[in-house]
Amino acid sequence: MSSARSRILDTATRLFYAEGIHTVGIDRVIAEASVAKATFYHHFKSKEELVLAYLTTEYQRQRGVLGGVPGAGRERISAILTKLADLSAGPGFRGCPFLNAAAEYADPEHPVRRLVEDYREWYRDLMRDLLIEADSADATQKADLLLLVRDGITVAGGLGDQAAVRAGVRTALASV
Amino acid sequence: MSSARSRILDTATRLFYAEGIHTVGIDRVIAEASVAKATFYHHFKSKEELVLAYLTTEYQRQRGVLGGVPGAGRERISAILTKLADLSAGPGFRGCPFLNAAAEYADPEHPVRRLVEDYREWYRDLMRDLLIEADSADATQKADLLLLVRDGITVAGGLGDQAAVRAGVRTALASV
DNA sequence: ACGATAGCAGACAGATCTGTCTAGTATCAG
DNA sequence: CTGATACTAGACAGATCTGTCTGCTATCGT
Repeated sequence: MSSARSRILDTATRLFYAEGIHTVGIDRVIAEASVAKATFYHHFKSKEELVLAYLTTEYQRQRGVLGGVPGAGRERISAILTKLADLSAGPGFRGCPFLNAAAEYADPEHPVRRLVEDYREWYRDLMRDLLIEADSADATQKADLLLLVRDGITVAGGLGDQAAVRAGVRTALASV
Repeated sequence: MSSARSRILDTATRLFYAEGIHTVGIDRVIAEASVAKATFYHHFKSKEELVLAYLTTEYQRQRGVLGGVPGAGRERISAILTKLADLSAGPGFRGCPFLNAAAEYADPEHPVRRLVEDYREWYRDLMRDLLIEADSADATQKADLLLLVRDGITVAGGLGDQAAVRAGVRTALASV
């Protein structure tokens, strides 16, 4: 992996997440990544390709983080929820990058939105599998709930509302 | 209320909600509202003032819609959740305008973010009052949960995920 | 009658955004 | 050595964005 490319992607990840995608221009990414403009366009066809690269790596990273949480069945669900709550209380937390991106891309057919869809489906499936593993009744419906609570935790956490985050975790844990 | 002003505000509301705030330019609002540029700047000092007018009227409208739901105590909470679920299944639904706006305004001190805060606090207080009215134990914590579920319902609804919306309503109703 | 207000059309300035292009340097594989 | 690749700096084009300004018309309260 080229050093310039990863510097661009790291900078874009930091800026897009912290400030939003449409508000951050290519020039800004280029300047803060300390690369030449031609170098940027050598590695990425367009800004949109950079946005997709940002969300794709974020997709893989998040799957790594939550997929790496140890345990099985209910215990693993519990650990994942705790992890989520911890992250959402962290200093730089500004909500779920996918939900934030979805708010900026209104067209449901847009590749960005498809990635958001993919991530949520991955999470829902993970929850359902863990529920089935725990011999839970109504695993499908409970997985839907756990997905909605995940959405809520990231939203509330991004807005600095830790009370709502705690309430979400509590209810989710009680309901599985 | 001047006709041009309300035409501007109606157009801005439609476009900002459907396509996002940063992606819609002033020129577009002006063109679709069929007003002159000078007329726009006669009524609004800047785009930001228009954005705040959009969210402020939306704030009042939403309070009117949910505040107008009849009933008391648990029944009223139930009716409000049903209303929310119905709205989120509607054709033009693209999530909560406040949460969408918050995703575009990263600075928590920004007036837009303060409005989002206000709306969520209003909703949380409404829920807490209704819970107290229903002699619910832990009204405060349950109100936090109902707020988080509201966030989740609007997010899931905006993404077209009706299964999650239904799961959220179900759980919220069961938990109060 | 007259001044204030609201409205129109559209040019303009200045900034900013994406993307292209020129021109040159450094590295490295064959 | 040579050619391909990665990189640098920065000018440039073309679009778009916000906001100002000029000039004109219509309405309405006093």
